[in-house]
This record gives sequence, structure tokens and C-alpha cells, in this order.
Amino acid sequence: MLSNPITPVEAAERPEKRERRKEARPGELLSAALDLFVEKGFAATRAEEVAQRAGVSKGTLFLYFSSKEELFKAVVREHIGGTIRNAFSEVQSYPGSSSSLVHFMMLQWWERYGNTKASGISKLMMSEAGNFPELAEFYQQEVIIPGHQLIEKVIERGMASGEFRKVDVEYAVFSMLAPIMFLIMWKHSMSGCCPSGEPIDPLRYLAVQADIVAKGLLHPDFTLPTSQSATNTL
Amino acid sequence: MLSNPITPVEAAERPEKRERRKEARPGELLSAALDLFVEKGFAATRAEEVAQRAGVSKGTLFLYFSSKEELFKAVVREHIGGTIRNAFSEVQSYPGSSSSLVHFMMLQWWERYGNTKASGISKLMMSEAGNFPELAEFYQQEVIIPGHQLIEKVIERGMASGEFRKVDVEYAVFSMLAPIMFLIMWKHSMSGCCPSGEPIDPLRYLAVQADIVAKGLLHPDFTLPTSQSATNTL
DNA sequence: CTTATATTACTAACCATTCGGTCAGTAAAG
DNA sequence: CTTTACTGACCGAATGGTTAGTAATATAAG
Repeated sequence: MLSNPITPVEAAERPEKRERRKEARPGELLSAALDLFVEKGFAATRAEEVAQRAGVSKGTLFLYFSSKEELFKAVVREHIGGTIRNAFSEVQSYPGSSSSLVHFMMLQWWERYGNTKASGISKLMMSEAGNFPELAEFYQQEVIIPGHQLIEKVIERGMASGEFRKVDVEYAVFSMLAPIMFLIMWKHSMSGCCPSGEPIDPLRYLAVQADIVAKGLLHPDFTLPTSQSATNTL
Repeated sequence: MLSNPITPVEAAERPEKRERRKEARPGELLSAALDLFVEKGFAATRAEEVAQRAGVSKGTLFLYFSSKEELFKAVVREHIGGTIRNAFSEVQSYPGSSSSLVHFMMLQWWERYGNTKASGISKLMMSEAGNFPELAEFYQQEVIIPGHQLIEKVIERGMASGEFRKVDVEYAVFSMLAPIMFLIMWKHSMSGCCPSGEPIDPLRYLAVQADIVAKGLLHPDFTLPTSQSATNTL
């Protein structure tokens, strides 16, 4: 199978001879690596496979990246941007109710991050953080903390306006974070199978979760203007 | 290092000669396997290491389990399968309100599963399911589907009694599943670091999540029955 | 425009090691 | 002596990383 000269198909797919493109290689390698790391995880991704997908030999990969770990770090640096920071300004200027902001944020998050390849990095981190403590720390600083603060802002906004009841803000953050992270984990591991038989529909999932969370945060008096029962929980 | 005959320490730890204990071996191997799978993941755990921890040679391991994957399946059957089945009967006979049942279930789940070694298996599956489709399918059948049905029962119970509003039951299940899974993932990967600086307090976390979810599911017209004041957890 | 030479991006064969799994053989039990 | 739980040396496949060599390009001379 490997000793055959070249199959016609393979020949058709490899019309190019040896190319020298020093500029383009790193980007192509990085892109291939992201695909495979997200798809199979770090440990399970073979260096040669990365090289192959980038249309290059394994030797060339180690020419540009001194080790597999360096390659991984480069991928993380490349593809973790200020995604969350951009969201801050939008939250600040959001005009609607805090309940609708919860919906808006969760759906936006999905479209802008969860539904992209980059979200695989989050799953990868949760999965293999134990083997890469220093990368876990980096990810913590770069992604988790800003994300936490962002959600905190949303909840505090609702509490300040009286729309949301008083809750343990620091931990209530997880009521939005957990569904989001769970969806990512599911998408990148269990996707294709589901308890009901067919895969999770992300938009339906997010709509239901946002609905439950938003109502769960709602102040009891907010929807019932006339009832002044003043049963203040907490 | 391996070719040395025996170091004094190793000799001291292995005073026993060759033992024949057909009955005890499987259990010891299963226990060792659980420890190592949870600690290092499935792929990263070496078969010989499992055998060694069980005080047995690698050959013996494959005498009792035909392959590494079969060993894993046996671990899952042993440590998870029964847990969920037991929970069913408790839910059936639970006397209190559905809101308090939500709290009860999530806290029970933590004490009986989340806070044990076995919960590492769930993290492991979410992490490595993509690389081991057959194991994912097995886990799906053995754990996820029963767990899903269990939570469905709780929500339907609340809807039937009028305590919960009408929701998309199939997807509302995730409002309890996601916080639970997120806590497990966090515990087994990011534990030790936290956005606030100190690790997540599981009981505080679960109390807040259960509170938000239960209130999020509550029927707007539902007034707390006078006979049941068990819902005031905060 | 050729042709010769130097440079280097790139390749493929190779190495050392690791690990799941096997099997011929050993020793404990009856 | 027979049976069999158990061992550990061994196998083959896979994989991270290396390196000697090849071919594409640049440069410059003729």
C-alpha cells in the first residue's frame, strides 16, 4: 500500500514539484495545525499529518517550529485575539432590557466565536490543560477572566436597573458560562450523537438556556407590577 | 534504569512472591485503571502502568481484559452505571416540591458522583470522545441517555404539578446538565485557578445554579404552597 | 542570454523510543 | 503429574525528532 509507486489519484493531486515559498509556509502550517489540534487534540495529532495537510514534508515542519509544543503555542498565540474585549463596548451601549441582553449575548457569542474553528481551542484547553499548566494559565488570563468580567457586567446591569433580583454575582456568572462551555465541549466531542438521536441544534439550545437563565435572574416583582408582596429572597 | 536488577526500595515494596488470586485481580485492575484514567486520560495511560499499580504484570492485565478499550468499558460499567439507576427510584419517591427536588438532585449528584474519583470519567469522555468513537457510543448509551431521562423526569414532574411552566423539556434538561458537567470539567482541568483568584466552591456554585435554574423553570403564576417551605435554600 | 557557482528551502530515509498486545514458559495449587 | 494463573521477554506499528542529500533559486561571470 505504501510501496506502490503512485496511484493515479495521488498523481493527479500532486501536480506540483518541489516548491520554495519561505513566506507562506508558517501560515499554512499554523492553519493545518489548528485544524488538526481542534479535530483530534494535541497529543493525538501527528506532526507528519500537520505537515502533510500543509503540503509539506515533516522535516519542513521542524524547520519552522522547533518542536510540536512550540507549534501549539504558536497556534494559540495566532488564534486567540481580543475577541472578548470587542464585546465589552457592545454590552455598554446595548439599548434593550437586560433579559434580552442575555439572549443577545449568548447568541452573539455563538455566531462570533462558538460556531468558529477557534472555539476548538477552548475545548482543547479544558481537555488538555492538565498536561500544559503554563498554557492553562495563559488561557485563564487571556480568555476566562475577561469573559467572566463581561458576564458580570451584564448581571450587574440588570440588578442595577431592578430588572434582575439580587444574586451572588460572582457565581451567577456561571449560569451563562456553563451552558456556553458545555455547548462547545459537546460540539467538539459528542457532536453527531445526542440523547434524542439527532445532534444538538445550537440555536434552539441557546434560546432555551438563555430563556431559563434570564427568567431565573428576573426580579419577581418585575413582571408583576401591581403585586407588592415584597418577598425579597436573599 | 530498567536493566538494574532490583533497587533496595523496590525490593522492600515487593516482598511477595508470585501470587495466584483469580478472584481479586479484576477488581484491583479496575481500581488501578480508574485512578490512572482519571489522572492522566485514556490515551495517556499506559497499560503497563495500570498493571504495575495493581501489583501485576502487563500480561496478566490482558489476561483479564482483552484490550485497553475493554478495560475502560469495564471501568465505566463498574463505577457509573449503577449510580444513575439508583437515583431514579429516589426521584420517584421524592416528597417535596419540584423546585426543592432540583436543589436536592444537583447536590446529591455532587456528593454521590461529582465529588468522587469516578466523575473524572465524565471529563475524560468529553475530552477524548472524539478520538474513540466506540467508547463515546458506549458512554452515550450507558450514562448520558439514562442521565438525560432522569432529568427529564424531574422537569416533567414539575410541569405536571403546575409548579413549572411549559418548556422545551428535551433541551431544558441541559440547564441542569450543563452546570453539572461544567463543574466536573473545571474540577478536573482548571482546578486550583479561578477567575476570582481562588478555586470554585462546589456547594456554593451548585446552590446558585440550582436556584437560578429552579426559578427559571418556575411557572409565573405559581405561588409557593403553604405546606412546603423547603425551597428557601438561601 | 547562457552558463557556472553558491545558497538554502525542502525532502525522504532513518533513528531511538514508546506502547499495545502476544506467547512460550514458569511456578503455585490440587 | 496436571492444570492454570501468572510472568516478562519479545514483536510490530507508530511517532517525535534528525540529517544527509536534492533541487529550486539567486547571483554573477562570460
